[in-house]
Amino acid sequence: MPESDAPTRTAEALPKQYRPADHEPRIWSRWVEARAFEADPKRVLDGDAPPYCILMPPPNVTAALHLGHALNNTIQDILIRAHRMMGFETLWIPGADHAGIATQTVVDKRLQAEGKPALADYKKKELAGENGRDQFIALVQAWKDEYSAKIRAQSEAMGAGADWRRYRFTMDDVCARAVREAFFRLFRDGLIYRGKRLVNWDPVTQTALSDDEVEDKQIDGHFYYMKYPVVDDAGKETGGHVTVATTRPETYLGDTAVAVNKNDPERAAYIGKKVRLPLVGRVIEVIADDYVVIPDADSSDPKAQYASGFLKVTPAHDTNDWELGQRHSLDVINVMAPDATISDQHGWSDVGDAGLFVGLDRYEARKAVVAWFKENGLLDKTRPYSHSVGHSYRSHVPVEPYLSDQWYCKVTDDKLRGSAQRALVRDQRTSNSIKSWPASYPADTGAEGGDAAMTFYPSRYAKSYESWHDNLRDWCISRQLWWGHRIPVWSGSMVAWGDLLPEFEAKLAELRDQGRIAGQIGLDPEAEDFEIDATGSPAISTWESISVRSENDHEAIKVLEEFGFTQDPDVLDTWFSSGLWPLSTMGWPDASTASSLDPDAPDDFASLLPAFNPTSVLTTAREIITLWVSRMVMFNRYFLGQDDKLGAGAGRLPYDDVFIHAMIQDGEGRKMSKALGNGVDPFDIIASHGADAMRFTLAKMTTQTQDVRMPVVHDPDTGTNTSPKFDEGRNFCNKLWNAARFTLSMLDKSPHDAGRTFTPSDLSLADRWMLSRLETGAREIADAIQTYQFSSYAQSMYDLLWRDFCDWYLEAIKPRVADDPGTRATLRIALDAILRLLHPITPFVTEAVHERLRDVPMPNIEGVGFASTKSSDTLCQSGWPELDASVRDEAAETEFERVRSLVRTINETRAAHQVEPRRRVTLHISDTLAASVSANNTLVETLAGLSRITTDAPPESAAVFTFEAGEHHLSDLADAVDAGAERERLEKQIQDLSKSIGALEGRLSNPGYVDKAPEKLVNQTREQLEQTRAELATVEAALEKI
RNA sequence: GGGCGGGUAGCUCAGCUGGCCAGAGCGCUCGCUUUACACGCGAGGGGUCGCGGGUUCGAGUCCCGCCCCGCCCA
Repeated sequence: MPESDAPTRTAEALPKQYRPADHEPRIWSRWVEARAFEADPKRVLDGDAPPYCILMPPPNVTAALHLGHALNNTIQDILIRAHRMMGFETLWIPGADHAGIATQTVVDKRLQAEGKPALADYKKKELAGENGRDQFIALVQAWKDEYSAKIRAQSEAMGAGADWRRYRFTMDDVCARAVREAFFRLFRDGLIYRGKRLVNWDPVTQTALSDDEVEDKQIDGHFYYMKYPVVDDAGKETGGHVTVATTRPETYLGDTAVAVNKNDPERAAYIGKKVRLPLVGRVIEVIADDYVVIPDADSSDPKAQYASGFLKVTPAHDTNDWELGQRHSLDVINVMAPDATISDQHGWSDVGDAGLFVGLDRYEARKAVVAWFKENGLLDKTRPYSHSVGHSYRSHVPVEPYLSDQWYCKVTDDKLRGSAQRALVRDQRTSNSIKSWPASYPADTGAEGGDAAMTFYPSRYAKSYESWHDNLRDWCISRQLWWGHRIPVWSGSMVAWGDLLPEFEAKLAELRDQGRIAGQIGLDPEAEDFEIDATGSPAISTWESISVRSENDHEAIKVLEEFGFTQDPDVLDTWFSSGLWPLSTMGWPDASTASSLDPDAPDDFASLLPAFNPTSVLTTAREIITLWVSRMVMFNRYFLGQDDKLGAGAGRLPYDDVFIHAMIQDGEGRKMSKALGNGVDPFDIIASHGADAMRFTLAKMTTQTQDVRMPVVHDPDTGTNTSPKFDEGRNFCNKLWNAARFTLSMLDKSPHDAGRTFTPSDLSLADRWMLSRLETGAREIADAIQTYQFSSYAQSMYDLLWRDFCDWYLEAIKPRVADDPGTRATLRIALDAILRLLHPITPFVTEAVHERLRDVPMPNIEGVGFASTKSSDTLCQSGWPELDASVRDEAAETEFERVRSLVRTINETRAAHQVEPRRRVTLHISDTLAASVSANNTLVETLAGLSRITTDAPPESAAVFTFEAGEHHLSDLADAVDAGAERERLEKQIQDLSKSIGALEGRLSNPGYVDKAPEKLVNQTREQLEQTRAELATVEAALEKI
């Protein structure tokens, strides 16, 4: 309710409670209309403002945003808003990620759940030539449209002030152009190659998974001990056996060797002998390899306990066996189809009598193989065994190590891995990794934006970054999916073209010379027959794979397809396009093409990279360091190095800082997930508490640790999850609202003297103290923002607003504000400064308050100013508080602190006597205290609820208390003072004081302390002891009197 | 197995380079419709700082060992 009798300009009709829903949508529109979030790269290039840029990690379009996104968005928005107010030209580019396998699976599952034709059906259609691929992609596209709209609505609701005109989707035309160019260049440079490798194969989604997409699960399985008969050179069974131990009996069909450890005394003699695979009939050799574990029943290593000493080697179906096979040049026999059924159609020709297993699923085959071995006396035994098995993170079935053609990116090349390693700032490197660098590489320049500039916050994550690179393997970038960037490679053979070949060769050579295509032959760059077109001009006729640079180069594609070359059906790993995010969002490789591909975007692509790359900071979750952070560094440095003629890999960094934020868990320390039903939906919190409350709470939780817990409670009324944590944010916003209501009503009643300039030294103690606190607070906050300590930022604001401004400053000025223009000026400016300092965390409520406060003319106080910005239409665009060091007033802080401490002591005494808050009491103080606090009598009277302060002797009924070791009294506490309560209180005080004295005496009686501790500290302890003793004496004397 | 983080009040967390009686918010207890705010105000109770050693005049803070919890990598 408005208190003033007449409605006023600023404070009218402000409700007692801040209701976010009344303001948030309206304020969002105001920002948009004010074009507050729109960045202008020209201002940076013209030198009008320094750049500050963040690229939003694009959320997956698989689902709506969760609390982790809300946290990340909040952090970025805080940084962007703060820097905008500080005078930076700020750019925050939003977007979304197509998230290949995840989205395809989500859509497939939904179709299945709805009983509609799903992926499997569209695959059949495609095989039947009915264009199933395009139909399915259209469905995924519809899903994407739905969710990206939802995600954008959520982001806006939480106040994410991004430049939405520059929104990018990792599969839109601008991004596709970047992907195409990047792929082409890496292919041309020999850093993308086709390899036959074992991949983690998901037989359900029928796609290869990266190592990061495989989750280990503990499985209760068995060790099977299978006997293979030993044969002589003529192939005749000798009657002996070797017993191999395996958890995967069905793979015996693809065995191409048995291995033993040459240091195994019992079995080394078998090396060189031959065994025959039952049914299959294949004769394989017993080879020696140190990888084989020697059996030892007493060992603590379970492998040694279970080993038989003979290892069956199946290079096509086990990663360790693959490597072993490489070492010994063993045959690789794949016995499975892509759906993990046993098959003789994918590389297995010597089936022999094992045809009975063909067509069985891998687990059926396992049973059948075990049963057959058992029936024929070749199964020695079976033992239960718990072991870890990799599972697909999408379909959750065990992955199958599977031999297939895949495309690899040679990230182990120094131009990629090395440049990423050298990007790390020197302070954060460990000596180990520095040593691992090629000696030939030039010394670090330490130049900004180049080598040795990237800094992790918190710094410990630099270590994960480093060690990941140390153990890096080439990156499998192909995925057997439909939803994604199709691999721009056409494959085929030229052998059959006979007389026509020279004609085609000439066409291809022309296209190559124009930089429109590039070709490769062979597989792995490590292999001898590998050639890329840069070196292979005489051998165009042998090209097997050709990449076309632009998707619009229909001419080149036509030439290839005339040759019978066909485009690879696979798509690129989703991280390939995410890795290009810093480039694609800024229109790389070609600004004018980007503008034509996205006519809705501002036509300034050409200025973006020069103005804003390197970006200022990448803010992300830790699980993504390896998948994403590193790849952006590699790509940015590789391609911009080429563009800037510095050499591939020597280019700029994509960002200067990397901030890794904590992960939010539920109250029990579990990940929030749909499956567990413990997730909190940001929309629900915005509805119940408001966006600001959510943001404040999230910021306050963002400490430097890895995880933070948020107790989740289910609200049966709304059916949603929430957390009591958000009440803190809501209460805080409400506190600000009410402080503002009060301030505005004060300023309405008696406006300050506009145009007058105040000097801090002329202001009252409370005013000087408040300004000094603001100066300190602003410094703490700037420091917190600089070092990404959002929790301490929020905490500082909490203390500044609630503890300092509300609890003490507003209470202190109540009686005088009407008569003191200096106080009104301070009040006006202090609230404004608090609004500005707080705005990045809680933008809506601060803007809502500012809408009213801005009507009150801004006073001048020396040393208090605001940064200049390009506009001040809204608080959002206004300048950051700039408080001169001269505003800091330590004398005022000390003096005010003394008043606070006296008031607290009086309040304690009042509370002990249950004095009604409204009752005015009389304070009797000693002459000495009176002399030193007289200047602040009114302040003490106001804050402590006193009728007067006097040096008169107190009446008998007065309550006694000590302050600075002196004895003082309160009278008029009540009609009668409870002597019992008084005695109890004093006795407790005596107890506390005696305990302190004991501790202090103990410290001082320790000769080591007196001798070795700093003299200042010892003196301090002595003084304290003296004071405490005096206080004790006072209290004891007072107790006597009762 | 390697790496990282955590174990501080009933709960969620601060506590930087070792030094005032270890703090905050929530919850709890008591008192308050005090004319900005009950989403509030005042006061209070509550902690062997995971365990065991060590360094030091002094350790929640540094060192060593161990035990739990979580994450990442193999």
